[in-house]
Amino acid sequence: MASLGELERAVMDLLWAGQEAATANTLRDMLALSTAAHGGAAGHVGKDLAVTTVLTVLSRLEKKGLVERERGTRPHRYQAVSSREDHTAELMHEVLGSAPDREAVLARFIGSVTESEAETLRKLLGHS
Amino acid sequence: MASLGELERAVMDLLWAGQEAATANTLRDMLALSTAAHGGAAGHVGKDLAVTTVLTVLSRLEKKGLVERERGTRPHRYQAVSSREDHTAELMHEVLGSAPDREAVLARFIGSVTESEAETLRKLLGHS
DNA sequence: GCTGTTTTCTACGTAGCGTAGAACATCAAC
DNA sequence: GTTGATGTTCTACGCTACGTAGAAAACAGC
Repeated sequence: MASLGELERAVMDLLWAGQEAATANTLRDMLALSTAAHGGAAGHVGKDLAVTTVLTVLSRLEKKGLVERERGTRPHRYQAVSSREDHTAELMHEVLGSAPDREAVLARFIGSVTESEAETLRKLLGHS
Repeated sequence: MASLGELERAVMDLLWAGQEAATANTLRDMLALSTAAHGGAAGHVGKDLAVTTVLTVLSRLEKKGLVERERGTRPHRYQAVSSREDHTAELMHEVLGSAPDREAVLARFIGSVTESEAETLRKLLGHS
């Protein structure tokens, strides 16, 4: 119950990046700017969207429980409900839970984790 | 690049459950039978589908790389490309990789893992 | 070559998402 | 208190994924 479209994802990325709540207009501008800044593939060039488009997406994200809006202020301000890390971890749990044998899945999962990540995990689990 | 519909999921579950490759007809029958056997919610009652429906789904699953078919035998036989555990673990990695700070995600992830799972992980990570 | 079985082609209904105009609400200034 | 600017909701259209399956084509045995 939580797969995002491309634009939804882009908006969430912005909300997750900035700690402050943002307005639809701000987001619209940010989306327009988020162009070929990360010198990778020549893919999506700065989207120049209508504000209503951003608002629609924000509404949908709100319905999905990913975004919260302050209705008091006139230009409503939007922010992510949970951090990207929390959200991602939650998703991982969801995926993990989709299989009957969770431990077997974990075994495979650990099998293909980088060494530095394994190290992190050891620390977190406190090698009893 | 891997989200399954309800029926696609049901078919994969059958393929993952049985180790042998199955034909579309067999799967069709299995789907018809997979009714309120697991005494849970009174949800989906044994789907009685047309074989073509199953074949369509199998084709789509094949295109997604989840299913392999033996084209030699006349009733083609289908099987899962990878085990459910492998697939699920792969999905988890995909989700994990979708965040910039993987280690932070892992931290949250570990935070809400059951004790028995934590134990499993410790064993798997054990000796450096 | 005909018949029954299996596979492919084509297609329709529904739903999610990108997209945005039209209509409505709100507020500040006059 | 009417007007205009600004912001929000409603409605809608095109596209793609998926559930669903009939029609048509390929095949295999008689």
